[in-house]
Amino acid sequence: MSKKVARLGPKGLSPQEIVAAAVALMEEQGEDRFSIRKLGARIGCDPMAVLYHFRSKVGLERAMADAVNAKLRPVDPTAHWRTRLADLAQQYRDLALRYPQTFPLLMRFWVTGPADYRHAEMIYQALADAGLDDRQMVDVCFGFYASVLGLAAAEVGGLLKPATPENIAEVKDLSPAAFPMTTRLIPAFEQQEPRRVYTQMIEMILDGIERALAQQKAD
Amino acid sequence: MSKKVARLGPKGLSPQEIVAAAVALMEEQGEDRFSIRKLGARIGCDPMAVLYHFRSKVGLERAMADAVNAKLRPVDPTAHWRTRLADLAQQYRDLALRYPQTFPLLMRFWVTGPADYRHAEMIYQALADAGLDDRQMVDVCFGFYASVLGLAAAEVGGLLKPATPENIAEVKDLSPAAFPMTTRLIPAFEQQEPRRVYTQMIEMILDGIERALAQQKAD
DNA sequence: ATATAATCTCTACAGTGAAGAAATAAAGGT
DNA sequence: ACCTTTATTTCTTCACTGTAGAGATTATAT
Repeated sequence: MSKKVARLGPKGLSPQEIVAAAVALMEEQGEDRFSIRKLGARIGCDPMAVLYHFRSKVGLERAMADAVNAKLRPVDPTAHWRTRLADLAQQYRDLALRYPQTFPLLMRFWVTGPADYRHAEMIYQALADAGLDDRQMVDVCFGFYASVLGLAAAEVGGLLKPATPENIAEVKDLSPAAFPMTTRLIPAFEQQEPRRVYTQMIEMILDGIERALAQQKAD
Repeated sequence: MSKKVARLGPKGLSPQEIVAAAVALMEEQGEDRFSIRKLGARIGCDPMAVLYHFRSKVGLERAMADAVNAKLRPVDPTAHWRTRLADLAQQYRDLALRYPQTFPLLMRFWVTGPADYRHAEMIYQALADAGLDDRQMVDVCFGFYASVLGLAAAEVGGLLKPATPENIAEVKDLSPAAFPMTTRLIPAFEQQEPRRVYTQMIEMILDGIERALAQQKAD
């Protein structure tokens, strides 16, 4: 087994630059208009060259997910564990809003590469400082991560946005007898604010963690 | 504008049957091997016939997502609100495990169709019984839904599974100085149980909701 | 029976990811 | 200097994709 030594070829294509261009293209075109051929044209090389570096389109997508993931910055380790986790959650939200087309890739692969270990370590640190035991730390870390990604994906998917007039019209067509709550909540639908929904839910999850702590101490 | 009256054509293709076949095919082949042509071959009609019924592949996928979503059964309205929400969450988990290939479509469209209104109404009912005010009900409903889908997607994505020997080897290669927690938690990684992670996280979220209630009453 | 509208099929097209062979260029040893 | 080895990049080709557009077919209502 010979080690493949990274080396710049005649075109000087570095995987990182390819990935950066790929993410940019993905954001411009959206997932189903993104193609390796267009990417090749964009960076001025044969499409097969990029496939050489990533073995397959899926391989490239993995790398793209990791590249986006790696943009998270470390949280302040001296801050309270709650604010650290809240900060992380907000960063994921920002990431999703900044790379709406690429972000869903994070949920296609879930664990994308080396960057993930850094983030997980931060979460573990926070949960350890909170006082969770080892098993709970792992459980909560993965659960927290999955929930946060779900929320962020919902945000870019438009679920958290205030209801459109069409939505409202649709809800008004529902039978009030069968949907008493839904019809009653119409005014609230119009006043939704994505950021508020997101933040409140994160706070609730953090509250849940705190409660688990209290119960643990009671034992 | 003339209304299009549903009617059975010569082939007797009903949209529902097409969707059912599509979901089955998706589960067999996976997302990237799924194609309209294969679906046409499967149900014995020209591929264009299915496109006629759904206008585009995306239209079909929407319908598939809604069909899977519609498989949720109503929760017992006499049960405690917490058990109702926990029941719903478990149903989403079961759904994801039963239709692992199709489930991600729910997060591609987020709101899929009429079935969603029924589920949302159940959540609103539960949250109303819990005692949340209108604005919080809407916020928490969407937040809860997004978190649950995130958790369920993580489950089918393999994030919640116990670490494989390869994972462990990878973690052992990390520097213990830079990753003290991650390396220390190796034994816990091996003992992960998807169901436990999922359930515990749901309980924590429900705890968070309860805490919001308590705070609300204190005002 | 005829008009009308809903269903379904056929053909054609532009575009896709990838396998495989060939070309090109860099690095290292002699 | 040359040559070998290995890493890049290109080219050709293939099977396959979604869908636009035109036409054929069939059911229903008048």
